[in-house]
Amino acid sequence: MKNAESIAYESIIGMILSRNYAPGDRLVETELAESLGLSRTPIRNVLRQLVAEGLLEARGNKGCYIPQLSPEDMNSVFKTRALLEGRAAMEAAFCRTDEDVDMLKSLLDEEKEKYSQDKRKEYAAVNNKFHLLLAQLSKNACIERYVKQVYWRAGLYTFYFDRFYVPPAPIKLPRDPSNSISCTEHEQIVRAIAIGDGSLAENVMRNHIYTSYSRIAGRIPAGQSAGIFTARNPFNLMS
Amino acid sequence: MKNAESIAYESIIGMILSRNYAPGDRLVETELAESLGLSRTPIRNVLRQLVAEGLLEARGNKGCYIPQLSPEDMNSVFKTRALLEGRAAMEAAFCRTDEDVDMLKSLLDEEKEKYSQDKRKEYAAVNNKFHLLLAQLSKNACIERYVKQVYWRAGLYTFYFDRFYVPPAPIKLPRDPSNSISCTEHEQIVRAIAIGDGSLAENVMRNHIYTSYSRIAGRIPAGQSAGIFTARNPFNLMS
DNA sequence: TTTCACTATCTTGTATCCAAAATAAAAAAA
DNA sequence: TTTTTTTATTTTGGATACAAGATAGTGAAA
Repeated sequence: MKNAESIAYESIIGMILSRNYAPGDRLVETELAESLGLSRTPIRNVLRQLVAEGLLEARGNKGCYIPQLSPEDMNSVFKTRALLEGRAAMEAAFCRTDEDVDMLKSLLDEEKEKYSQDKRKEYAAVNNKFHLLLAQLSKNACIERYVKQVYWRAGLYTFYFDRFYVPPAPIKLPRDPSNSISCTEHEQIVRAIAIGDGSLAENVMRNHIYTSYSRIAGRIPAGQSAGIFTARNPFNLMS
Repeated sequence: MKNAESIAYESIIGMILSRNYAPGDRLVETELAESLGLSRTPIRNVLRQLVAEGLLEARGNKGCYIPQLSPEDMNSVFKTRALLEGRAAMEAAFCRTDEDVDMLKSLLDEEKEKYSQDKRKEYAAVNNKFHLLLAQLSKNACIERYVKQVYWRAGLYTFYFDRFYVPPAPIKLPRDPSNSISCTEHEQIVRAIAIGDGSLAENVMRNHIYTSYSRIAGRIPAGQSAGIFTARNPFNLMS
């Protein structure tokens, strides 16, 4: 953290993802500026950037808002995640190096460790690192960029609705990492990448994202949520 | 065009895509501000937005630059285009309405008209409209957003290297639209969407983008350009 | 009480000013 | 002449001031 803008960026993203705001809330420049001890200028820049990245919505001259979350939007977001992250996994499988695989494996270990110690915030942080590293290993700057964006966008759902990650009332998790769906799925992905099987990596990744989707989907309030992943519009169209 | 910022946005994008700058050029805030008769503030905002959208690159405190174009970057960009636009076409095929198909067909007519009249700029404009409309018809806001971004990003290559669109020395085109590769491919896409064949729509779209890619790829200067679309990393992996 | 209009306040949009960093230029040393 | 150091200029980052638009509130008229 050096300049005002990166401070603002980190802080605001942090505030959004740690549920300081509710979906539909307005982010007022002056308030943010004051609370962060900065002028409005860097705040404005960051807000615009976040809007361009899809994490916030702008309404004319009426400020920036946390997007209104809905089943339809969630469907779009996670379907796009599956598409992009699936492809990222495939590309990673095609062009991985031994060092790449090592990095993935060490993240896997770290993940299991945090899981078995029930350190949820750190576990979530490692989870983020895993998905973002995979995007990077695709060696496709374009895909990496969009994966990042859609991943954080999906994070709105994860962090608002997935009590598994940061539950308000601490629920004990089973200590054995083999019980963690996410862990084993991540393992499968790494295995597929390690043996260079791109199609497998893609499929496992898509299934993994679908798993997250299903876990969270039921928790979204208002609105009809059924029939999103129909045979006509499936998540795993290619499998 | 109302406020200073939208003026700046349109103007700057126009300047970029009409080759006022060369790849690697720096966009100086003060120059832009003066030439557009605005203050630096809206310029700054727009530049940051364009960076966030991937059309420009920012280098620390050293300003914004037109990206350096390279075969590797081009490969990433067009592969991502194929992925996203292909999926957009598929989704459009799944959820199209009669009005959607009508819109596409009328764009097709317009396109053929401009083509046979050799109005290249207008032809290119219709072409843009076609691709962007298709993204919209996917009814997936996420995909639409990324298609837009990667489409304009790819436009750097199209506009800088594709003499077919805006040739410096006017070369006569064959008047018969059936000779236009792009027109007939667009027709195929619309046909696939009309009959609701998502996989076909996706494949045709991917091939279409691959065609553009191949046409332009040879024109990029410096660097090794061979072996980009190998059997291991093909454009049409799913077909 | 309800509705409309007007006012006051708050928030964003734009311009300008100052500071810090980077680049270019000039001067000094090898 | 070449290289390094210092100085000057340019350019971006950040803060403040002002204008314009939006929101909220008050008061008057029906």
